[in-house]
Amino acid sequence: MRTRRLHAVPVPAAPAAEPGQETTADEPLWRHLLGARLRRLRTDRGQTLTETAERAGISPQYLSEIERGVKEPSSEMIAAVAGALGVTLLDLTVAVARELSGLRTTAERQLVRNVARVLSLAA
Amino acid sequence: MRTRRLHAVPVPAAPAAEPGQETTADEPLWRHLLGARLRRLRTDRGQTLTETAERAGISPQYLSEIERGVKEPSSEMIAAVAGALGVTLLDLTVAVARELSGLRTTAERQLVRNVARVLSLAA
DNA sequence: GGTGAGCTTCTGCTCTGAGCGGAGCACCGC
DNA sequence: GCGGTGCTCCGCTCAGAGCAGAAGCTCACC
Repeated sequence: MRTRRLHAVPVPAAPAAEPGQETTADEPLWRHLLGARLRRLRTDRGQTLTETAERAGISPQYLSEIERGVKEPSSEMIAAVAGALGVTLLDLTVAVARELSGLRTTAERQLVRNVARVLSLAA
Repeated sequence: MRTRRLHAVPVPAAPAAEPGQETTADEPLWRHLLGARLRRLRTDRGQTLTETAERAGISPQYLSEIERGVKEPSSEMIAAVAGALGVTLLDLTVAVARELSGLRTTAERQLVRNVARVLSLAA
């Protein structure tokens, strides 16, 4: 797990967002989404950590860490693992975007339900 | 610029790609595409490196490096800079996917033109 | 021409964390 | 019980993340 850095990342100040543009501060992190996608692809293909890691030229331990979002892979590593799984960076970014899009839609539905619930209690 | 690692990333062996699934070995790297997108967003908003970096809680020098794809930002850094620019990870991954999609389409068009040229020379 | 301001990039440094080898753990079949 | 397989834990080395100071670049003003 990533430990706290000496130079910790502070919460950014409220950005001068353009009108109509919303900021979301509670998205999952890139490495978690990416890792989950990579593991899904691998297991769907019935491959072991060892097989895929060998193809990518990395250790199975490290691939496990990447998939679990424990380690931050470099861009070259992402490309190597993608290559080993027979996918592209385009495939991965599309999949992550879809995942995030689904999460946002789910969150919005929950919000609407919660607001309706609060309004019915106030009535 | 990233120097060569002690544990260099070897070219992965040919993956057991599923039929119909293509492998592309010449895509740009994630950090280059991401960085370009972040710079585009920042300059479109008329913000300086210093302003955005302050909002994100990082140094202007480092933001410059991220934008130029010289350094590999962690997932938290990506989130911090996105927040400072008033965008989300979803926005970024969608933009990167679109960029890659456009590159692939352009490459395919070039390939078709080149094949046609070779055929006309052979005739 | 020179000067100053603002912005970005270069350089060199510290120390964090990427990447990995050995070991541990869980599960399965014999 | 055993051995085999697949994955995770643990501790380590050193590559590179992140940054401060300096340098480079552009523009406006005198």
